[in-house]
Amino acid sequence: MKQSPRVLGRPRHDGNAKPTKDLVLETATRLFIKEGYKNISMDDVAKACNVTKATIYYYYPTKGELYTSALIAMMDRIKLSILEILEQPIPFKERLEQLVAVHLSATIDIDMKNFMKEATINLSEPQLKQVQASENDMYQTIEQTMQVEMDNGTIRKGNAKFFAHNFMALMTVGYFKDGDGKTLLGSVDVTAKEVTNFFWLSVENK
Amino acid sequence: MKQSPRVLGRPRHDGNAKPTKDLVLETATRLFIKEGYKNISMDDVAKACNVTKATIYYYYPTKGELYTSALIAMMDRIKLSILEILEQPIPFKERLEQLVAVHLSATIDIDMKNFMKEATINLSEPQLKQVQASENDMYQTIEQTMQVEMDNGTIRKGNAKFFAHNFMALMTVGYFKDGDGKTLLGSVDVTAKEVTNFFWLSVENK
Amino acid sequence: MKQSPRVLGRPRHDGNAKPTKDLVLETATRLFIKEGYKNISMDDVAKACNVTKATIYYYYPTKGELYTSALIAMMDRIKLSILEILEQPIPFKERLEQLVAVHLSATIDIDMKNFMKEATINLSEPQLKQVQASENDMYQTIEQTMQVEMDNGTIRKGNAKFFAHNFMALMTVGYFKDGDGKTLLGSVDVTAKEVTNFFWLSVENK
Amino acid sequence: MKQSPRVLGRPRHDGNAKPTKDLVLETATRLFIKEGYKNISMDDVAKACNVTKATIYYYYPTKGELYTSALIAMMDRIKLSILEILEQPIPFKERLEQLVAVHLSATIDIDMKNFMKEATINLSEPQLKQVQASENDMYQTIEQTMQVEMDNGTIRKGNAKFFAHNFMALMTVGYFKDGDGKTLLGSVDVTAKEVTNFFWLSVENK
DNA sequence: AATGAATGAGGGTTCATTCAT
DNA sequence: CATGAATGAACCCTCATTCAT
Repeated sequence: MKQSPRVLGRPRHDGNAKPTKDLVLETATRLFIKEGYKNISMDDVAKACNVTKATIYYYYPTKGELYTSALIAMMDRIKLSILEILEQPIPFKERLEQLVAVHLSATIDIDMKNFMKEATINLSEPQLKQVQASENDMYQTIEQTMQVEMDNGTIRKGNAKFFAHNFMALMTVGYFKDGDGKTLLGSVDVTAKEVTNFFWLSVENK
Repeated sequence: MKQSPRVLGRPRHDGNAKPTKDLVLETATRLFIKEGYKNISMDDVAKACNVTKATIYYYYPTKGELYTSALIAMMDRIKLSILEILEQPIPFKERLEQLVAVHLSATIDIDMKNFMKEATINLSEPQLKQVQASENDMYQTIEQTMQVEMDNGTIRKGNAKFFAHNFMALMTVGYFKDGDGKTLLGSVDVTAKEVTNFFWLSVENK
Repeated sequence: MKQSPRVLGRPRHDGNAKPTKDLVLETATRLFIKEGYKNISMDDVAKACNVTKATIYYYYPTKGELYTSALIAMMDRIKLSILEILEQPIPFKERLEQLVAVHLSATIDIDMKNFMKEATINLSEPQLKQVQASENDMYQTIEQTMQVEMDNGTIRKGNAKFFAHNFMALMTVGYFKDGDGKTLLGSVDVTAKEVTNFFWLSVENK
Repeated sequence: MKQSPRVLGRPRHDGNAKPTKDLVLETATRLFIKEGYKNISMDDVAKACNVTKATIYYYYPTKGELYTSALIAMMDRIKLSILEILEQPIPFKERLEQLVAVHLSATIDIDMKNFMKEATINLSEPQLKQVQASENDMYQTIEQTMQVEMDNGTIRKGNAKFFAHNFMALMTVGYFKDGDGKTLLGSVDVTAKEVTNFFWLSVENK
């Protein structure tokens, strides 16, 4: 309850400390990703940030708003990391492989479907729209690259958005763990190779 | 609001009515699938069954137990429906196509990953183990058929479990709806064909 | 929940089995003594008797009635055991010592005050009256013997009821256990001797 | 029924009002002493304090914790009041008499045995340990004085802790009320004298 | 004589949110 | 900018009691 009583008033700004608003967003994002919307309370976020609940509300007017911001921030970061990888001047297949490897390494299991489901249930219409736009952006990043490679002739012609979703879906298989905590294919590198290969067999231009 | 006030005590038994325990399980399964564990309260289940919360507890000692039973029942039903389809004496690819079509038609979006995540967070160790066993059973049903078709030479040699998971993952793409509620590929039939085809290109024995 | 489904209808009466009504009363008494009124539910009693709750209600119309009967039965038994001991043709002090020893040996800590408090709070007026009458009966048994011994000149003249209560109060000290579960004076026999002696010093006719 | 609807948020601070946390503890102590753990709900405490249940939980994380705090606070107060009386420079017997008188005047029937029983049944291990420590402290206060008076030769040599418990036990007899609400010996003063005298006859150094 | 099924009224606890300071 | 104190609604679960069979 009553932990380390903080002093009243504005705390002196610790030069290299993150602004509170960012700290809250990052912490919330991490927690929401791990446990989902309903399993994380505003108190949980506050405790993890070592601030009070009221502080959270100072920056984010409702839990829904915080979740919305968290999802958008997350998707934005993912989009950027995808872009960075896809822009490299190496063969497409290798880039895809890297994409899988990087995401599987990030320990946290990014489950888009789940986030969107929780958003649909718990957010307001406008909030949901924002999140959907972000999700769309993210997928488009891959989609556009798919399109480019189709035009290149690297992969066969097809529905680029469908390809993008399929790729992401196959990637989630890499996250799977059975009752004993074992993944399907072992190491991240092997998994990345196998997943990419499976995808590649479907899309390559023979 | 106050709907059909029920009397205390044992109700006169309506011969052709479903046993309450089954009604509860079916209703709970439906609700949990749609909204998830935390978003559905025991009261929600009770109201949907038109009984009181106490009745639910008469049959299922805790919410976790109800969720466990619901998941297991669901996975069991899915497993049976999969089996039924896969046992037909028609070409493997056609059977897969049917599998996709049937599941996409079931309106409810079966999201295994999400169920397992909620189970991990909210269930007790023994409950979780039960659910995991059920999930495993379900995947094995597909896996075994994959294995048979590999041995047949219908599809290329590979990790059957990996193939099974990939197939299910690709199937979920069919569920995807964008902000306007549109699926990626239109009608269920077209989607089923495209999804199966995408999978097939990866696994066929060329 | 669903344990060993019993057959419907009246069970054949197992010759040497206790009538259910008695079984219920004895079980309830034991449970109420150990854990108190509020900590024991009708379900607890039913389970401990291996019958259903409805059976309990068949014999005892309310929980209060069951508690009332249980307390009265207990006090009656105690009264009889007291009588038996006090009627022996041995010196009074030795009889008192036996009284303490016998009750301390009964493992269960008979806490009259507590029973009466719970009765006051939870029982109806008429039920409470019954219990109080029983308690009074019990004390009177000791009181009367005290009176006889006063008239005999074995103990000093005084308020016999007060003496009786004091004796019972001192007896409860023998039950005391500290945080490590140790009694104040060690073995039951030593305790019985010391307690009686303490009482005796106050009442003996010098 | 609906009394003074309170507003949300932090209330304007009424300078001379008791801090809520203290109010809660005092109220809870009073209620628990009168009716016991299970007979008092968190709602009862809240209503008696004219705050909501959530406020109680703001200060005390569980009912068990509140009970623990209440018992400890009570025993502490009793210990202090005992100390104050026993430290006076008047004959020991008179101090004991005052002790009885003061406690019998306090209307509330302090029943240690009962509190400890409820604690044993309802509290967690660590909570129980705390309460037991407090109880021990309280008894030690009397015990130490007994020891001093033994060394003084005022009372006979014996087990000081046993004496202390006997004294407290005899004190409880003063609380006894029969079915008609009458005490055994009439006025508080007479009772105090008689009880002390009974004890004294056992312990005086002749 | 005994059961199985159901209820309504709480009881403990959590949580998003509010607001004076 | 941030806090501490408080609320009301909801949530999971328990329990005494009822009644058709």
